[in-house]
Formats: sequence, structure tokens, C-alpha cells
Amino acid sequence: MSKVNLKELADKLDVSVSTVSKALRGSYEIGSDTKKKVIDLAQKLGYSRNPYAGILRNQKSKTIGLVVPEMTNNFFIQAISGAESIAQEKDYHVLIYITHDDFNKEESILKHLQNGRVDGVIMSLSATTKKYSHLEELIQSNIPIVFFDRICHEIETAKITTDDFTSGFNATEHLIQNGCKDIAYLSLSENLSIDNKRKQGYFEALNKHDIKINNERIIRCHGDEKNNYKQIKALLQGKNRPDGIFASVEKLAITSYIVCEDLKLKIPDKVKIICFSNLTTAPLLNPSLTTITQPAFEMGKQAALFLFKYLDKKRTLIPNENIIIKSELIKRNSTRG
Amino acid sequence: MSKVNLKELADKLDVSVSTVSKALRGSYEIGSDTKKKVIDLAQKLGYSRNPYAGILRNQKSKTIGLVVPEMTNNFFIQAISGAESIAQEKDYHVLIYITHDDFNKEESILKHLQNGRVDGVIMSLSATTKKYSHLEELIQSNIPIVFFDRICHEIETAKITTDDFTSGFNATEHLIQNGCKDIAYLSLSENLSIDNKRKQGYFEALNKHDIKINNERIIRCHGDEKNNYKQIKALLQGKNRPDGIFASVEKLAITSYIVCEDLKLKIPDKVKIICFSNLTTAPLLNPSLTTITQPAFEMGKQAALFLFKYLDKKRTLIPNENIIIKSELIKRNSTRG
DNA sequence: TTTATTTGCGACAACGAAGTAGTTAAATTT
DNA sequence: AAATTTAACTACTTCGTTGTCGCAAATAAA
Repeated sequence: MSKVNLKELADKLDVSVSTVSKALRGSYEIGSDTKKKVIDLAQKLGYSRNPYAGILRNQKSKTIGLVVPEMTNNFFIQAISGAESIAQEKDYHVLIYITHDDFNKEESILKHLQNGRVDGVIMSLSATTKKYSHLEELIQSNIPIVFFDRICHEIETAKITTDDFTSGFNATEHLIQNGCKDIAYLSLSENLSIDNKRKQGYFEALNKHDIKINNERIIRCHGDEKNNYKQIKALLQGKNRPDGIFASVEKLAITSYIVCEDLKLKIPDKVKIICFSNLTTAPLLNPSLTTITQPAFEMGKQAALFLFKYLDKKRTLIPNENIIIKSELIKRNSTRG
Repeated sequence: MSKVNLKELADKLDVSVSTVSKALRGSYEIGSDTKKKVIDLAQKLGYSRNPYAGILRNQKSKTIGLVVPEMTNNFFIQAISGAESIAQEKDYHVLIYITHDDFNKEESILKHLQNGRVDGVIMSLSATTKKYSHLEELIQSNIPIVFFDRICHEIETAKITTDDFTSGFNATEHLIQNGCKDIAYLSLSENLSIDNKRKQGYFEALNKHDIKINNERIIRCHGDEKNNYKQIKALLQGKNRPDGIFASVEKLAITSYIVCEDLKLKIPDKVKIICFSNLTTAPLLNPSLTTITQPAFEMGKQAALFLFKYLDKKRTLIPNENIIIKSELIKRNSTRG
């Protein structure tokens, strides 16, 4: 820790600690020559305010917590960057916590945050989260939460999402329009509202085009990488494999690509693939991947802006609000008709 | 902030604040029945320790700062994850700061960290950093730094890198062995030791195979995306274009792919590409990308372990130490001979 | 029984900054 | 010249927690 504090400055200048403190924050109570002396010495000795003393005094940590399920997903990286950019502007610090899609970890992290380490939280739910009492407890501890992407409907606050239903619909319709008649949906978790909305969009599109819904085409990819690989392989190697895949998240599309390569299934000839993704290399894949690209950076930014809006007001209860930012369907070769 | 504190518990139980404090931390000084009463009430009222009071008292923030140039690079993401995993184990919190490869931002971030907000820093230098006084100042403020990847030789501390020289050599030799006679090196920044080492390895390999070094083949890709695109395009569209590209970082390889697509240059027939990269989609690119894959997660972990080793000892001066973790050359189609 | 020792707890002083409520002295008004 | 205001500064408390020291009562040793 840096050692020079107000008292040291005060002693050296033969003034009181209060005077130094006030001089440094430019109080009108201090004469301009004293002010100058203080500021000069502070500069010279490299004084720098101890943040924790101020936090204790003011009960504001100037820190927000970012709780995300994983970092190995471009969506979250970009969202984090978006939130971080706003935090830097507002002179806030960002603590990052990763739940690894594990409910217990999520719970323990939120419990850790209850004690005021952060002024507010921006978060995206873990895929295994079904109970929300830990979220309610946090809010009851006067720490506001703003959700983005994997939101929690049950909690009253601001929620930033993309148009999951519409995008799910569009993605599915895009496959249909390119000739798919039998489309599988790769689901990440039934616990997640975004997954359900995307699936609803998928159902709706099938309905519109008079394609019968086949529950066997809903693949629940809840497990780890290996497990997902197995499931997708099982899906694709059967005699009556689907001719289209709609992956609800990036990593499932990647796994599908790998399965197709291993099974020597040509994309898009034998099977077409579309997915929600923010992969920068999507255009460079073999074949280039058709994606629904979410406004991740913007979502992170918006989440931060909403949080700060209420932190500034010192309001802890954020009223319900659903902010929806549109995704974009980018057609590439993996769905070419 | 949560409102129940030690005093409230003490009042309710008719004991002193000290007793409550000690009971909660399981001190031997407190009788077991008192202890139980305190713990039960704390539980019931949802007491949770104010971290900042403790930090102020103990002069330990239990927080480390992670300063990285960017997040849009899988290497850093994985390294961050590695460091974060150790921090979670050690019950430390992680503050993340992004310099965006901007020296001024890096300087201002480090200045912010001088006041003891963090107990230590793990960092990777910005590409535009040439002066190191801000780093020295941080250490003089008793905040230890551990470097990883983009290290600073001028500062005495632990440094985690990969075998950049050898990997650079191997990468270049791999291109040569697959038939390349004229290899360009895409450099990120002359300020970075890793870049220079990789380049030295490149030189060495050229020497070994009696290929004359041509300074025009060192492409300084210092600018933004667009600029890099322009430079790489200029490199590849001339009549005497190189037949191999060694990109020192991931994003330059991506840009090279895009340029090749735009110029209709077949990889690897017309030009072979290899690069340092931790891209998960490298095997799925068109063509699959030969990479030198760095042990990013492990490097982050090691950096954290070294930092904690000295934080535990309360030692602020970390002696010079170079930890080198080997990278792996993964041969794929972009360099097929 | 007297003297040590242990047990169980409380009072109090940090930690560093900030701000309230004084307290002088000088400047201004009456 | 007395009364009032203002300028410039200081003392002290607070934030919540920790830990040292001290103190009494209970227990053990002499």
C-alpha cells in the first residue's frame, strides 16, 4: 500500500488533516495559497487517496460487479467490454465473476456481493439456475441488479435482451426458405428464457410453414463439450437426419461443424446450419457460418447505463423495464439453398 | 448497502462489539455458547461483513488487478480465466482493466491503482508502451506486478512468457519445410518484446536455411483494422508477393485470410499462413489455420500463482524470474505443402 | 488459604478520509 | 467603536471492523 496519507501531508505542512483534505478537494473554505501548497506537496510526494477509506465513509464503493456464465463466448466478451466502457467513463471499477454456468457458484458469488463490495450488479444467469432467492436477497441488501441476455423475469428490474423470439423465427424461416424441411433445434437449457423464446420463434416459423413440430428434433445440449458432441453426432448420423440445424448458441454450432466434418457431411448440401453467434471468424469458417448476430457490446453498454441511471439517483429498486435491441441475421454459406 | 453490522448484533445480544467480532471469526477467546448465540443471530439477521472496513483496518484489499491490452483476443480471455480461477481459489477478487493498447490509458489505470485499491497487479503491456516509469511507480507504491506474455524486461519481477523465440523459429521453419521461399513477417509492434523475439526466431530460421533477410518483408501492422488490411493487401497484391506469411498475432492472420479471399488468392496454394493464436475455430476455418497455440490459461494461472506467492509472504519486491511455458505448433491446412 | 493461571469478555485505539461544528482573527457594517 | 459578517482554519466524530490490552471471575496450583 502507498504510505503517504493526509496526516503525513498535514504534519509536513503544519496544518490540520481537515485542511489538507479540503484543500485537495478544492473546498472554498481553504485559502488559495494554502491550497496551492497542499496540492504541490501532494503532487511531490505522490499522494493518492485511499479508496477504501472513502468507501467506508461514503458507503459507496464506486464498483460494479459483472456476473457472467462464461468468458469463452464472444457474446459475453463483447458485452463485458460494453459495460466496461461505460464504467470507465463513469469512473467506476469493474469486478468480474464467472459462474461457469454453475448455480452453486452463482449463489456463492452473489452472497459474497451482498456485503456492499459492489454498488450494483450486471448479470446474465447461469444455465443451471432455477431458483431466484439469491437474486432477491441481493436486491433486499440494497444492491440493484440489471440483467442482460439471460434475464430473470421473476425479478423486477431492468432487463436488456435482444429480440429472441423474432430472431428465432427469422432464423428458422431462413432455413425453410433455403429448402429445409426438417430442422433440429439445439437447446442450451430450458431454464433460460432466451432459449425458450428462441425455441418459440422456431415453433412459430414451423407452424407458419406447415411443418409439423417433432419433439425429437429438440436436442437438449445441457452437458459438457463431449456430451454435446455425442448428442449432435447421434442426431446427424441416423438415417433420417435433419436437413437443417438451428443452434441456440455459438458453441453448439461449432460442435455441429466438427461433427459434420467427422461424419463427412457437407454443409450446406447435406445439412444447413444457422446460429446465434458473435464469432468474428464466422465469415472465415468452412463454410462461412450464417449467424444471428446480437448487439452484444450495445447490450452491455445499455445494461451499464441503466444501472448507473439508478445508482446516480441512489435508488435501489429499479422498476421493471424490458429493453430490446435487435439482432441481425447475416446470411452466409452454411445456409445456402 | 446491507445495514446490519457488528454493533447491531452486539446491542441485540447485550455483549460488546469485540465479542461479536471475535465470535464470528471463531476466536478462542469466546465461550462456545456465546459464540453460538452470536453466529445464530448473525445468520438470522443476514449479517455480512463489510469488506471495506476490514480492508481499511488490515491494509489488504484481497483484490488483484488484471491489466490487459484487449479482450477481443482469445489469448487474453483464456489468460484472464486462468488468473481468475486461482483468484477464486484464494478468495481474492479480480478487477479488470483494459488499456486498448493505449499507453495513456495504461498510465492512467496504473495511477488509479497506486492507492492500494489492489494488492497486486497482473499485466500485459500495451503495444504503444515505450516508457516504464508508471510501472516503477506502482512498485514503489508497494504494489507488486507480475507480467505475462507482453512483459517488461526493464522491471525486476516475475515474468511469464511462452518460448517466443523458439516458436518463431519453428513456425518459420515449418513454412520453409513446406516449400516457402519468401516469407513475410507481420509485426504488431516493435515495442513488444514478444514481437521482437518471435521476429528473431524468424530471422534465425531464415538464416539456417540460407534465405536472405528482406526488410521489406517485415510488415509493421501498428494501426487499426483498416490500416492493417491495407498493408497486407499491398503486400499480397504486388507481382512479387511472398509465398508465406507468419503473423505474430491472431488478428493479423484473420485479416490476411480476408485479404486472400478478396484477392482470390488460394491458401495454401498461393500463400501459406501460420500464426500465434488461441482461436477455438482455427480448425474450422477455410482452410484450417496452422497455429502456434500458447498455453494461455496456464500462463494466467502461473502469473496469479507467482503473485499470490509473494502476497502471502507480504513481500512486495518480487525477484526477477522468467517462467517459460512452451507453445505448441499445430499443423493444419493453411501451411500444407 | 493464598497465589497463579486460565477463561471469557469489554474498552478502546487504530485504519484514512470527510464533513460538521466550532474557533479564531480579520474585514466589514452599523 | 461596537456589532456583525466573513475568511480560513482546526478539532472531533463517523464509517465498520480488528486486535491489543486490560480486567474480573473462575479455576488450578502452592
